[in-house]
Amino acid sequence: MLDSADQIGQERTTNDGPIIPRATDFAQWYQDIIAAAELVDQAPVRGCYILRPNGYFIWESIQRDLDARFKQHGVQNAYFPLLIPMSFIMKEAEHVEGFAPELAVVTHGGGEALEEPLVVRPTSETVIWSTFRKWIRSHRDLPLLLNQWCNVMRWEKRPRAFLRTAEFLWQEGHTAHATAEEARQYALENHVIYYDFLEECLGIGPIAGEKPPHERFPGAVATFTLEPMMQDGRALQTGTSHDLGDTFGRAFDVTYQGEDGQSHPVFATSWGMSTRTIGGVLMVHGDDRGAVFPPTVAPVQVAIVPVPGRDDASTRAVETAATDLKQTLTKAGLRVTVDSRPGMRPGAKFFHWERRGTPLRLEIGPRDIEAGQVMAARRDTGEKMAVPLSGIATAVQSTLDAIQMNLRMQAHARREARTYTVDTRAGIAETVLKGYAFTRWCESRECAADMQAQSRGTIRCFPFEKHGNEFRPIPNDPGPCGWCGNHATRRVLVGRSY
RNA sequence: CGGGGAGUAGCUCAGCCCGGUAGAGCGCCACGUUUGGGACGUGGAAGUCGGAGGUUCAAGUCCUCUCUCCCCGACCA
Repeated sequence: MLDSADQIGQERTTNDGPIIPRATDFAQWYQDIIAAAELVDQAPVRGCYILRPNGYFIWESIQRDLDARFKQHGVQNAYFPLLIPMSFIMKEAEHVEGFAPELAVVTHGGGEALEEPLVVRPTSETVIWSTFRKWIRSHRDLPLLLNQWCNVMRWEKRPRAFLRTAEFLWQEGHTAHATAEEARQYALENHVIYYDFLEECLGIGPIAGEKPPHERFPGAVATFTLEPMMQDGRALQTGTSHDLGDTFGRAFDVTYQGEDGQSHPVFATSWGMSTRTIGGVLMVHGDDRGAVFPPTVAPVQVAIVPVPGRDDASTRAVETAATDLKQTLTKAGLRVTVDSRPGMRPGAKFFHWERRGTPLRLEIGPRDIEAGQVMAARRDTGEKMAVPLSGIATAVQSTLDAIQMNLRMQAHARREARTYTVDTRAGIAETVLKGYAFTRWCESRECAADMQAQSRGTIRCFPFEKHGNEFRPIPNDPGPCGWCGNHATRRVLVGRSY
C-alpha cells in the first residue's frame, strides 16, 4: 500500500521534454524547469495558474516556516473576506490611484446587479482598517498584530508563472500602533524576519533596503524591500514591509484614547510575501538539469532508487533494503520516497528526480547491500559518494544541511560577484545588463525615469547593512550622481527587475 | 495596453502558401526480454485540428471575429 509520501512526484504521466540552457534563453529555461518539476498547470483564465501538488507543497513549506516566525513575534492569524466594497478602496487617494487599474470588480450577485460593486481584494488594508476602527478604543488595545494567509487578485497585463499572476497566494500582515516610531520600528522588525527567512529557509541571499519614494506602496510613508538577484542578474522584489504612518488610520477614522485621556491617531504597518518567492527560489538555485530545491522546502528530500539484481532473490533483497532505508530516514523526520516504479530503468529515475529538484538521491543495489552502504548523489554539486548504512540517518541529515548551506553560499557569492560599484552612465548601463550597479543617485525622480528609459535599470533600494538583529542604512558617500552628475549624498542599488 | 511569435494526440511538432481519407517522434496501455545515468521487441489505444461565424459540393488549410500561451516594451508589486 502506498502512503502519501510514496505518491509525491510519482505521477503516472510526466513531462520529460528538453530544458533549454540558462545561457541560451533564460526565460525559456525558467518555463522549462517549471514544467519539468511539475509545479503549475495552465488555468482556463488568463493570468491564473493551477498549483500542482509539487508547487503547492513548496508553498506549504514556506507557510509553515514563515508562520512560526510571525507567531514568535506575537502575531495572530485571522481572516478577512475576499470581497471589499468599492467605496472602501476609494477612501484613500493614493491607494485608489495605485490599485484601480488592476482591480477585478464583481457587479452582479444572485442574478441581480449589485447596488455597490465589490472588488476582489488586491490587498486588505481597507477592509482591515474599517474593522480596526471597531476594535481599537484604548491604548491597551495596542499594538494589534494580525496576519492572514489568503489569495488576492491583481489584473496583471503580462502574467508570468509565480512572478506575476492575476491571482496569487500570500500572507499579509497588518499591525496597529500607538506611535509613528513604534510603527516604523515594527516595519523594520518584520523586514528582519523576512530577511532571515529568505536566508535561512530559502537561501536566496537578498539585499535589504528602503525603496525610494516613487517606488513605495500606495499610501505608505516608507517601504522596505528585499531584492535577491536571479541568475540572469535581474532583481526580484520579494517580501516588502510598509510603514503606513497614519494614512489608513486617518482614512478610516481610527483613534484610541491614551493614558492622557486624549484621542490619538493610530499608526500602521503592512507586509506581504507571496508565491512569487517560489519563482525566486527557482531562478536562484535552478540549473540546466532542472529545478534545485533547498532541503527545507523540497517536496521530497531524499529519493531512494533501488537497482534491481540479476535474479528475483537479489531484487527482492534490494526492495526490502530500500523499504527499510526509507523507514529509518522517515523516522528521523525526513521526507523520503522509494521510487519502485516497475519497468523503468534506474537511469531514467535518476533523471526524473534531478529534474524536479530533489536534493539527495540514494541508490541501493546488490553491490551496496553486500558492502553495507548506499550511493548518495547530491543534486547541488552532482557529487556521488558511498555512505555506510550504519548511521545513515545522521549522515543523510548532515548532507542535507550541507546542501542547504552550499546553495545559500552560492547564491551569496554569485550576487557579490555581480554587484559592481560604478560612477558613470556607461558603467550603470553596462553593469545593469549582468547584475547590480552600486552607484550614487541624486534622488530625483526625473533622473530615475531617464535612467530607466535609457538603461532599463531601476532604483531597487537604498541598501541596508545588518548589525546584529537590526538593519541600518549604509554610511553616506557624497559625490556626483552616477547618472546625471548632480549632487548625491548616498549610494543606491540599481538593477533590472522582474 | 503597443509590437512580435504561436495554438493540430499527453508532449514536441509536420501538414496550411496551392481546400479533397488526420500524420511523425516521444510518451501512454498490454505482453515479453531488460535494469549501477534517459532500454528494446511485438501488438494496441489515443485528436469535434483553441472557440464562434462565414465562403465552398467540400475547410486543419481561405476570410472575419474571439479566447489563450510565449517574447520585447509600457504599467505594477
